[in-house]
Amino acid sequence: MFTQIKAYYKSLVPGLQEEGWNKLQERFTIQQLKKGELLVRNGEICRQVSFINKGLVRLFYLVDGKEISTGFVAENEYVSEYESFLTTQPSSGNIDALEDCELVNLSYNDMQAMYQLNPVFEIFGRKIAEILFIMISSQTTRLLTMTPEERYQSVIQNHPFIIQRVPQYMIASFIGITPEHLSRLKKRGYLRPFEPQTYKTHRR
Amino acid sequence: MFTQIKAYYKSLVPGLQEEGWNKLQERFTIQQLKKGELLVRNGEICRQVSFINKGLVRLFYLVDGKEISTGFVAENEYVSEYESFLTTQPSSGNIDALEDCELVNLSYNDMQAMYQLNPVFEIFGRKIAEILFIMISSQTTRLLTMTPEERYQSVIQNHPFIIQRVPQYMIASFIGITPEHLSRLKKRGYLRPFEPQTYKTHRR
DNA sequence: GCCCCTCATTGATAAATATCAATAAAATTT
DNA sequence: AAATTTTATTGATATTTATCAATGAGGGGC
Repeated sequence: MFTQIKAYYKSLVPGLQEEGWNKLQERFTIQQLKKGELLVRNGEICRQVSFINKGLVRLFYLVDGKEISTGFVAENEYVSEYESFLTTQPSSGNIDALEDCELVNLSYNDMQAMYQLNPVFEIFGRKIAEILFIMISSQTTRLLTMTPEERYQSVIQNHPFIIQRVPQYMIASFIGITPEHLSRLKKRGYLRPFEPQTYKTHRR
Repeated sequence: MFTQIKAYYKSLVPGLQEEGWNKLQERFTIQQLKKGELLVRNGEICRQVSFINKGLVRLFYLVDGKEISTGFVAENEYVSEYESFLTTQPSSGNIDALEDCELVNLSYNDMQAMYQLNPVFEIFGRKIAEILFIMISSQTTRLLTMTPEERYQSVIQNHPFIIQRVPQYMIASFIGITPEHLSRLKKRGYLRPFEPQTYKTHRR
Protein backbone atom coordinates (compact mmCIF):
# COMPACT_ATOMS: atom_id res chain seq x y z
CA MET A 1 0.00 0.00 0.00
CA PHE A 2 2.88 2.38 0.74
CA THR A 3 5.58 0.69 -1.30
CA GLN A 4 5.51 3.25 -4.10
CA ILE A 5 5.55 6.28 -1.87
CA LYS A 6 8.27 4.76 0.25
CA ALA A 7 10.44 4.32 -2.82
CA TYR A 8 9.68 7.91 -3.73
CA TYR A 9 10.78 9.23 -0.33
CA LYS A 10 13.88 7.06 -0.36
CA SER A 11 14.83 8.43 -3.74
CA LEU A 12 14.55 11.96 -2.40
CA VAL A 13 16.44 11.26 0.80
CA PRO A 14 18.47 8.06 0.61
CA GLY A 15 19.38 8.40 4.27
CA LEU A 16 15.82 8.13 5.54
CA GLN A 17 15.78 5.81 8.56
CA GLU A 18 13.16 3.16 9.15
CA GLU A 19 12.05 4.82 12.34
CA GLY A 20 11.39 8.13 10.68
CA TRP A 21 9.59 6.43 7.87
CA ASN A 22 7.34 4.59 10.29
CA LYS A 23 6.41 7.79 12.06
CA LEU A 24 5.55 9.35 8.76
CA GLN A 25 3.63 6.39 7.49
CA GLU A 26 1.31 6.50 10.48
CA ARG A 27 0.00 9.82 9.29
CA PHE A 28 -0.83 8.78 5.75
CA THR A 29 -4.42 8.20 4.76
CA ILE A 30 -5.60 6.42 1.65
CA GLN A 31 -8.21 8.03 -0.54
CA GLN A 32 -10.04 6.52 -3.48
CA LEU A 33 -11.12 9.01 -6.12
CA LYS A 34 -13.46 7.98 -8.92
CA LYS A 35 -13.05 9.30 -12.42
CA GLY A 36 -14.73 12.66 -12.65
CA GLU A 37 -14.65 13.40 -8.93
CA LEU A 38 -13.02 16.51 -7.54
CA LEU A 39 -10.05 16.35 -5.22
CA VAL A 40 -9.88 20.13 -4.77
CA ARG A 41 -12.70 22.54 -5.47
CA ASN A 42 -12.16 26.18 -6.28
CA GLY A 43 -12.98 28.31 -3.25
CA GLU A 44 -12.00 25.67 -0.75
CA ILE A 45 -8.68 25.43 1.00
CA CYS A 46 -6.52 22.54 -0.15
CA ARG A 47 -5.49 20.86 3.07
CA GLN A 48 -3.36 17.97 1.87
CA VAL A 49 -0.74 16.84 -0.56
CA SER A 50 -1.59 13.63 -2.39
CA PHE A 51 0.80 11.05 -3.69
CA ILE A 52 -0.74 9.19 -6.59
CA ASN A 53 -0.48 5.42 -6.26
CA LYS A 54 -2.64 4.85 -9.28
CA GLY A 55 -4.53 7.01 -11.71
CA LEU A 56 -4.37 10.44 -13.28
CA VAL A 57 -5.56 13.84 -12.16
CA ARG A 58 -5.83 17.23 -13.75
CA LEU A 59 -5.42 20.76 -12.43
CA PHE A 60 -7.74 23.24 -14.06
CA TYR A 61 -9.37 26.63 -13.73
CA LEU A 62 -12.89 27.70 -14.54
CA VAL A 63 -12.85 30.85 -16.65
CA ASP A 64 -16.09 32.15 -18.16
CA GLY A 65 -17.62 28.76 -17.65
CA LYS A 66 -14.81 27.10 -19.56
CA GLU A 67 -12.26 24.73 -18.15
CA ILE A 68 -8.62 25.60 -18.65
CA SER A 69 -6.25 22.79 -17.78
CA THR A 70 -2.95 23.80 -16.28
CA GLY A 71 -1.40 20.46 -15.41
CA PHE A 72 -1.66 16.70 -15.35
CA VAL A 73 -0.19 14.40 -12.73
CA ALA A 74 -0.07 10.60 -12.77
CA GLU A 75 1.27 7.71 -10.71
CA ASN A 76 4.26 8.15 -8.44
CA GLU A 77 4.08 11.91 -8.31
CA TYR A 78 2.73 14.32 -5.75
CA VAL A 79 -0.16 16.55 -6.58
CA SER A 80 -1.73 19.40 -4.66
CA GLU A 81 -3.24 22.80 -5.19
CA TYR A 82 0.05 23.78 -3.74
CA GLU A 83 -0.39 27.51 -3.48
CA SER A 84 -3.58 27.05 -1.50
CA PHE A 85 -1.93 24.36 0.58
CA LEU A 86 1.05 26.52 1.45
CA THR A 87 -0.86 29.69 2.16
CA THR A 88 -4.00 28.04 3.61
CA GLN A 89 -5.96 30.39 1.41
CA PRO A 90 -8.92 29.30 -0.74
CA SER A 91 -7.86 27.66 -3.95
CA SER A 92 -8.64 29.42 -7.21
CA GLY A 93 -8.16 26.21 -9.15
CA ASN A 94 -9.63 22.74 -9.15
CA ILE A 95 -8.28 19.23 -9.31
CA ASP A 96 -10.29 16.36 -10.71
CA ALA A 97 -9.66 12.73 -11.54
CA LEU A 98 -9.33 11.79 -15.19
CA GLU A 99 -9.04 8.15 -14.17
CA ASP A 100 -9.96 6.25 -11.03
CA CYS A 101 -7.27 7.09 -8.50
CA GLU A 102 -5.73 5.79 -5.34
CA LEU A 103 -4.10 8.55 -3.35
CA VAL A 104 -1.87 8.64 -0.30
CA ASN A 105 -2.73 11.84 1.52
CA LEU A 106 -0.74 13.81 4.04
CA SER A 107 -2.51 16.70 5.69
CA TYR A 108 -1.08 20.14 6.25
CA ASN A 109 -1.14 19.72 10.00
CA ASP A 110 0.54 16.34 9.85
CA MET A 111 3.18 17.72 7.53
CA GLN A 112 3.94 20.56 9.95
CA ALA A 113 4.04 18.05 12.77
CA MET A 114 6.60 16.01 10.88
CA TYR A 115 8.71 19.11 10.33
CA GLN A 116 8.65 19.64 14.08
CA LEU A 117 9.37 16.05 14.91
CA ASN A 118 12.49 15.72 12.84
CA PRO A 119 14.09 18.34 10.64
CA VAL A 120 14.98 15.63 8.15
CA PHE A 121 11.43 16.01 6.89
CA GLU A 122 12.19 19.57 5.95
CA ILE A 123 14.29 18.02 3.24
CA PHE A 124 11.22 16.42 1.74
CA GLY A 125 9.28 19.63 1.89
CA ARG A 126 12.14 21.40 0.22
CA LYS A 127 12.69 18.79 -2.47
CA ILE A 128 9.02 18.56 -3.30
CA ALA A 129 8.83 22.34 -3.59
CA GLU A 130 11.94 22.29 -5.77
CA ILE A 131 10.55 19.60 -8.04
CA LEU A 132 7.27 21.44 -8.39
CA PHE A 133 9.13 24.65 -9.08
CA ILE A 134 11.11 23.11 -11.91
CA MET A 135 7.96 21.65 -13.43
CA ILE A 136 5.95 24.83 -13.35
CA SER A 137 8.88 26.97 -14.34
CA SER A 138 9.52 25.04 -17.51
CA GLN A 139 5.83 25.31 -18.27
CA THR A 140 6.03 29.10 -18.06
CA THR A 141 9.11 29.13 -20.23
CA ARG A 142 7.37 27.01 -22.82
CA LEU A 143 4.41 29.35 -22.90
CA LEU A 144 6.55 32.42 -23.38
CA THR A 145 9.25 31.15 -25.71
CA MET A 146 7.60 28.53 -27.91
CA THR A 147 4.94 28.51 -30.57
CA PRO A 148 1.88 26.35 -29.96
CA GLU A 149 3.30 23.74 -32.35
CA GLU A 150 6.51 23.59 -30.40
CA ARG A 151 4.65 23.37 -27.14
CA TYR A 152 2.69 20.42 -28.43
CA GLN A 153 5.88 18.74 -29.59
CA SER A 154 7.34 19.39 -26.20
CA VAL A 155 4.42 17.67 -24.52
CA ILE A 156 4.89 14.68 -26.81
CA GLN A 157 8.56 14.47 -25.97
CA ASN A 158 8.53 15.28 -22.28
CA HIS A 159 5.16 13.95 -21.14
CA PRO A 160 4.06 11.28 -23.60
CA PHE A 161 1.66 9.86 -21.03
CA ILE A 162 -0.40 13.01 -21.39
CA ILE A 163 -0.89 12.40 -25.10
CA GLN A 164 -1.94 8.85 -24.43
CA ARG A 165 -4.25 9.41 -21.52
CA VAL A 166 -5.66 12.93 -21.73
CA PRO A 167 -8.35 14.10 -24.18
CA GLN A 168 -7.01 16.41 -26.81
CA TYR A 169 -9.24 19.32 -25.91
CA MET A 170 -7.68 19.38 -22.46
CA ILE A 171 -4.21 19.34 -23.93
CA ALA A 172 -5.24 22.25 -26.14
CA SER A 173 -5.97 24.51 -23.19
CA PHE A 174 -2.83 23.27 -21.47
CA ILE A 175 -0.72 24.60 -24.33
CA GLY A 176 -2.82 27.73 -24.60
CA ILE A 177 -4.93 27.23 -27.72
CA THR A 178 -8.42 26.05 -28.64
CA PRO A 179 -9.22 22.41 -29.41
CA GLU A 180 -10.12 23.32 -32.98
CA HIS A 181 -6.81 24.99 -33.50
CA LEU A 182 -4.85 22.07 -32.13
CA SER A 183 -6.75 19.78 -34.43
CA ARG A 184 -5.76 21.90 -37.40
CA LEU A 185 -2.14 22.16 -36.32
CA LYS A 186 -1.93 18.39 -36.22
CA LYS A 187 -3.55 18.14 -39.63
CA ARG A 188 -1.10 20.57 -41.16
CA GLY A 189 1.48 17.88 -40.70
CA TYR A 190 4.08 20.07 -39.13
CA LEU A 191 3.40 17.91 -36.13
CA ARG A 192 4.12 14.29 -36.63
CA PRO A 193 1.39 12.37 -34.88
CA PHE A 194 2.25 10.65 -31.69
CA GLU A 195 3.33 7.07 -32.23
CA PRO A 196 3.05 4.77 -29.28
CA GLN A 197 6.39 3.13 -28.69
CA THR A 198 6.61 -0.48 -29.65
CA TYR A 199 9.24 -2.21 -27.64
CA LYS A 200 10.55 -5.31 -29.28
CA THR A 201 11.66 -8.04 -26.99
CA HIS A 202 15.40 -7.97 -26.86
CA ARG A 203 16.87 -11.32 -27.74
CA ARG A 204 20.29 -12.60 -28.41
CA MET B 1 25.61 45.39 4.72
CA PHE B 2 23.58 42.36 5.77
CA THR B 3 20.78 44.09 7.59
CA GLN B 4 18.23 43.59 4.83
CA ILE B 5 18.99 39.96 4.26
CA LYS B 6 19.02 39.31 7.97
CA ALA B 7 15.54 40.76 8.25
CA TYR B 8 14.51 38.57 5.36
CA TYR B 9 15.80 35.41 6.99
CA LYS B 10 14.25 36.34 10.30
CA SER B 11 10.91 36.86 8.63
CA LEU B 12 11.13 33.37 7.15
CA VAL B 13 12.26 31.71 10.35
CA PRO B 14 11.58 33.83 13.41
CA GLY B 15 13.42 31.32 15.58
CA LEU B 16 16.76 31.79 13.88
CA GLN B 17 19.49 32.03 16.51
CA GLU B 18 22.34 34.50 16.43
CA GLU B 19 24.88 31.74 16.28
CA GLY B 20 23.32 30.15 13.22
CA TRP B 21 23.01 33.51 11.58
CA ASN B 22 26.67 34.25 12.16
CA LYS B 23 27.70 30.96 10.60
CA LEU B 24 25.59 31.73 7.60
CA GLN B 25 26.76 35.28 7.28
CA GLU B 26 30.37 34.18 7.02
CA ARG B 27 29.57 32.51 3.75
CA PHE B 28 27.93 35.47 2.08
CA THR B 29 29.80 37.41 -0.56
CA ILE B 30 28.89 40.82 -1.88
CA GLN B 31 28.71 41.40 -5.61
CA GLN B 32 28.28 44.66 -7.45
CA LEU B 33 26.55 44.39 -10.79
CA LYS B 34 26.44 47.33 -13.16
CA LYS B 35 23.41 48.07 -15.25
CA GLY B 36 23.55 45.93 -18.37
CA GLU B 37 25.88 43.31 -16.95
CA LEU B 38 24.97 39.65 -16.86
CA LEU B 39 24.60 37.75 -13.62
CA VAL B 40 23.87 34.45 -15.34
CA ARG B 41 24.65 33.62 -18.92
CA ASN B 42 22.81 31.01 -20.92
CA GLY B 43 24.93 27.87 -21.25
CA GLU B 44 26.68 28.37 -17.92
CA ILE B 45 25.71 26.76 -14.67
CA CYS B 46 24.18 29.13 -12.15
CA ARG B 47 26.16 28.46 -8.98
CA GLN B 48 24.61 30.87 -6.52
CA VAL B 49 21.45 32.42 -5.24
CA SER B 50 21.56 36.19 -4.94
CA PHE B 51 19.71 38.36 -2.50
CA ILE B 52 19.18 41.81 -3.93
CA ASN B 53 20.20 44.58 -1.55
CA LYS B 54 19.69 47.23 -4.17
CA GLY B 55 18.75 47.30 -7.80
CA LEU B 56 16.67 45.37 -10.28
CA VAL B 57 17.40 42.36 -12.42
CA ARG B 58 15.62 40.58 -15.21
CA LEU B 59 15.39 36.94 -16.22
CA PHE B 60 15.18 36.42 -19.95
CA TYR B 61 15.65 33.96 -22.77
CA LEU B 62 17.20 34.43 -26.16
CA VAL B 63 14.93 33.04 -28.86
CA ASP B 64 15.74 33.64 -32.53
CA GLY B 65 18.01 36.48 -31.50
CA LYS B 66 15.19 38.13 -29.55
CA GLU B 67 15.04 38.61 -25.82
CA ILE B 68 11.99 37.25 -24.03
CA SER B 69 11.72 38.42 -20.44
CA THR B 70 10.26 35.93 -18.00
CA GLY B 71 10.66 37.74 -14.71
CA PHE B 72 11.83 40.79 -12.80
CA VAL B 73 13.24 40.83 -9.29
CA ALA B 74 14.08 43.85 -7.15
CA GLU B 75 15.35 44.70 -3.68
CA ASN B 76 14.79 42.35 -0.77
CA GLU B 77 14.06 39.32 -2.88
CA TYR B 78 16.13 36.36 -3.91
CA VAL B 79 16.96 35.77 -7.53
CA SER B 80 18.61 32.86 -9.25
CA GLU B 81 18.41 30.82 -12.40
CA TYR B 82 16.95 28.39 -9.97
CA GLU B 83 16.49 25.38 -12.19
CA SER B 84 20.13 25.51 -13.22
CA PHE B 85 21.15 26.11 -9.62
CA LEU B 86 19.19 23.14 -8.32
CA THR B 87 20.17 20.71 -11.05
CA THR B 88 23.71 22.07 -11.62
CA GLN B 89 22.91 21.88 -15.31
CA PRO B 90 23.69 24.67 -17.78
CA SER B 91 21.14 27.44 -17.67
CA SER B 92 18.98 28.00 -20.70
CA GLY B 93 18.12 31.50 -19.54
CA ASN B 94 19.99 34.67 -18.67
CA ILE B 95 19.84 37.21 -15.89
CA ASP B 96 20.96 40.78 -16.38
CA ALA B 97 20.87 43.98 -14.37
CA LEU B 98 18.34 46.62 -15.36
CA GLU B 99 19.80 48.91 -12.69
CA ASP B 100 23.06 48.96 -10.80
CA CYS B 101 22.80 46.22 -8.22
CA GLU B 102 24.29 45.14 -4.95
CA LEU B 103 23.87 41.43 -4.38
CA VAL B 104 24.46 39.13 -1.43
CA ASN B 105 25.51 35.81 -2.90
CA LEU B 106 25.41 32.36 -1.41
CA SER B 107 27.03 29.60 -3.43
CA TYR B 108 25.58 26.18 -4.05
CA ASN B 109 28.32 24.50 -2.09
CA ASP B 110 27.96 26.85 0.84
CA MET B 111 24.23 26.32 0.82
CA GLN B 112 24.68 22.54 0.94
CA ALA B 113 27.19 22.99 3.70
CA MET B 114 24.69 24.98 5.71
CA TYR B 115 22.10 22.25 5.22
CA GLN B 116 24.62 19.82 6.66
CA LEU B 117 25.61 22.05 9.51
CA ASN B 118 22.16 22.62 10.87
CA PRO B 119 18.89 21.32 9.52
CA VAL B 120 17.25 24.60 10.43
CA PHE B 121 18.66 25.89 7.18
CA GLU B 122 16.61 23.35 5.32
CA ILE B 123 13.69 25.52 6.32
CA PHE B 124 15.13 28.42 4.35
CA GLY B 125 15.73 26.26 1.35
CA ARG B 126 12.18 25.03 1.57
CA LYS B 127 10.62 28.43 2.09
CA ILE B 128 12.56 29.99 -0.72
CA ALA B 129 11.53 27.18 -3.04
CA GLU B 130 7.94 27.61 -1.90
CA ILE B 131 7.98 31.35 -2.48
CA LEU B 132 9.48 30.92 -5.91
CA PHE B 133 6.93 28.26 -6.70
CA ILE B 134 4.03 30.52 -5.83
CA MET B 135 5.47 33.34 -7.92
CA ILE B 136 6.05 31.27 -11.01
CA SER B 137 2.85 29.35 -10.61
CA SER B 138 0.71 32.46 -10.65
CA GLN B 139 2.61 33.59 -13.73
CA THR B 140 1.65 30.38 -15.53
CA THR B 141 -1.94 30.75 -14.45
CA ARG B 142 -2.03 34.29 -15.75
CA LEU B 143 -0.68 33.22 -19.11
CA LEU B 144 -3.23 30.47 -19.52
CA THR B 145 -6.35 32.06 -18.07
CA MET B 146 -6.10 35.77 -18.86
CA THR B 147 -6.14 37.89 -21.96
CA PRO B 148 -3.10 40.10 -22.62
CA GLU B 149 -5.06 43.12 -21.35
CA GLU B 150 -5.86 41.35 -18.13
CA ARG B 151 -2.28 40.23 -17.73
CA TYR B 152 -1.11 43.79 -18.08
CA GLN B 153 -3.65 44.96 -15.52
CA SER B 154 -2.47 42.20 -13.25
CA VAL B 155 1.12 43.42 -13.52
CA ILE B 156 -0.04 46.92 -12.67
CA GLN B 157 -1.88 45.71 -9.61
CA ASN B 158 0.48 43.06 -8.32
CA HIS B 159 3.89 44.37 -9.36
CA PRO B 160 3.61 48.13 -9.84
CA PHE B 161 7.37 48.50 -9.49
CA ILE B 162 7.71 46.69 -12.80
CA ILE B 163 5.63 49.31 -14.58
CA GLN B 164 7.71 52.06 -13.04
CA ARG B 165 11.15 50.63 -13.55
CA VAL B 166 11.05 48.29 -16.53
CA PRO B 167 10.89 49.39 -20.20
CA GLN B 168 7.58 48.62 -21.78
CA TYR B 169 8.98 46.39 -24.48
CA MET B 170 10.30 44.07 -21.79
CA ILE B 171 6.95 44.00 -20.07
CA ALA B 172 5.39 43.13 -23.41
CA SER B 173 7.36 39.92 -23.76
CA PHE B 174 6.73 39.18 -20.09
CA ILE B 175 2.99 39.11 -20.73
CA GLY B 176 3.44 37.29 -24.00
CA ILE B 177 2.85 39.93 -26.68
CA THR B 178 4.88 42.27 -28.87
CA PRO B 179 5.79 45.82 -27.82
CA GLU B 180 3.71 47.26 -30.65
CA HIS B 181 0.69 45.34 -29.53
CA LEU B 182 1.02 46.43 -25.93
CA SER B 183 1.28 50.01 -27.09
CA ARG B 184 -1.97 49.63 -28.99
CA LEU B 185 -3.73 47.90 -26.13
CA LYS B 186 -2.91 50.82 -23.88
CA LYS B 187 -4.10 53.29 -26.49
CA ARG B 188 -7.43 51.50 -26.87
CA GLY B 189 -8.17 52.76 -23.41
CA TYR B 190 -9.42 49.49 -22.04
CA LEU B 191 -6.33 49.80 -19.92
CA ARG B 192 -6.22 52.79 -17.69
CA PRO B 193 -2.67 54.04 -17.72
CA PHE B 194 -0.62 53.49 -14.65
CA GLU B 195 -0.81 56.39 -12.25
CA PRO B 196 2.02 56.77 -9.80
CA GLN B 197 0.61 57.06 -6.32
CA THR B 198 0.67 60.52 -4.82
CA TYR B 199 0.72 60.38 -1.09
CA LYS B 200 -0.52 63.52 0.57
CA THR B 201 1.03 64.32 3.87
CA HIS B 202 -1.41 63.42 6.54
CA ARG B 203 -2.09 66.33 8.92
CA ARG B 204 -4.51 66.98 11.64
C1' DG C 1 21.97 73.84 -26.50
C1' DC C 2 22.42 69.75 -29.48
C1' DC C 3 23.27 64.99 -30.50
C1' DC C 4 22.73 60.27 -29.70
C1' DC C 5 20.49 56.54 -28.19
C1' DT C 6 16.82 54.14 -26.39
C1' DC C 7 12.19 53.51 -26.23
C1' DA C 8 7.34 54.16 -27.62
C1' DT C 9 3.98 55.01 -31.05
C1' DT C 10 1.62 54.68 -35.42
C1' DG C 11 0.25 52.82 -39.99
C1' DA C 12 -0.36 49.24 -43.37
C1' DT C 13 -0.55 44.57 -44.01
C1' DA C 14 -0.05 39.61 -43.12
C1' DA C 15 -0.39 35.72 -40.26
C1' DA C 16 -2.15 33.30 -36.43
C1' DT C 17 -5.79 32.07 -33.71
C1' DA C 18 -10.63 32.13 -32.05
C1' DT C 19 -15.47 31.52 -32.72
C1' DC C 20 -19.59 29.32 -34.14
C1' DA C 21 -21.94 25.70 -36.23
C1' DA C 22 -22.10 21.36 -38.22
C1' DT C 23 -20.61 16.78 -38.76
C1' DA C 24 -17.84 12.72 -37.97
C1' DA C 25 -15.52 9.60 -35.27
C1' DA C 26 -14.57 7.23 -31.10
C1' DA C 27 -15.57 5.54 -26.73
C1' DT C 28 -18.97 3.99 -23.24
C1' DT C 29 -23.17 2.35 -21.76
C1' DT C 30 -27.22 -0.23 -22.27
C1' DA D 1 -25.10 -4.38 -31.57
C1' DA D 2 -27.47 -0.24 -30.84
C1' DA D 3 -27.78 3.85 -28.48
C1' DT D 4 -25.80 7.51 -26.11
C1' DT D 5 -22.25 10.38 -24.80
C1' DT D 6 -17.94 12.27 -25.38
C1' DT D 7 -14.37 13.85 -28.23
C1' DA D 8 -12.33 15.28 -32.68
C1' DT D 9 -12.57 17.29 -37.14
C1' DT D 10 -13.93 20.48 -40.69
C1' DG D 11 -15.67 24.79 -42.87
C1' DA D 12 -16.67 29.66 -42.95
C1' DT D 13 -15.72 33.78 -40.89
C1' DA D 14 -14.26 37.18 -37.38
C1' DT D 15 -10.93 38.71 -34.25
C1' DT D 16 -6.59 39.03 -32.38
C1' DT D 17 -1.93 39.50 -32.76
C1' DA D 18 2.51 39.83 -35.32
C1' DT D 19 5.47 41.91 -38.65
C1' DC D 20 7.82 45.48 -40.98
C1' DA D 21 8.84 50.12 -41.63
C1' DA D 22 8.64 54.69 -40.35
C1' DT D 23 8.16 58.43 -37.19
C1' DG D 24 8.15 60.65 -32.77
C1' DA D 25 9.35 61.54 -28.02
C1' DG D 26 12.35 61.67 -24.14
C1' DG D 27 16.71 61.51 -21.41
C1' DG D 28 21.70 61.75 -20.62
C1' DG D 29 26.15 63.14 -22.00
C1' DC D 30 28.99 66.58 -24.16
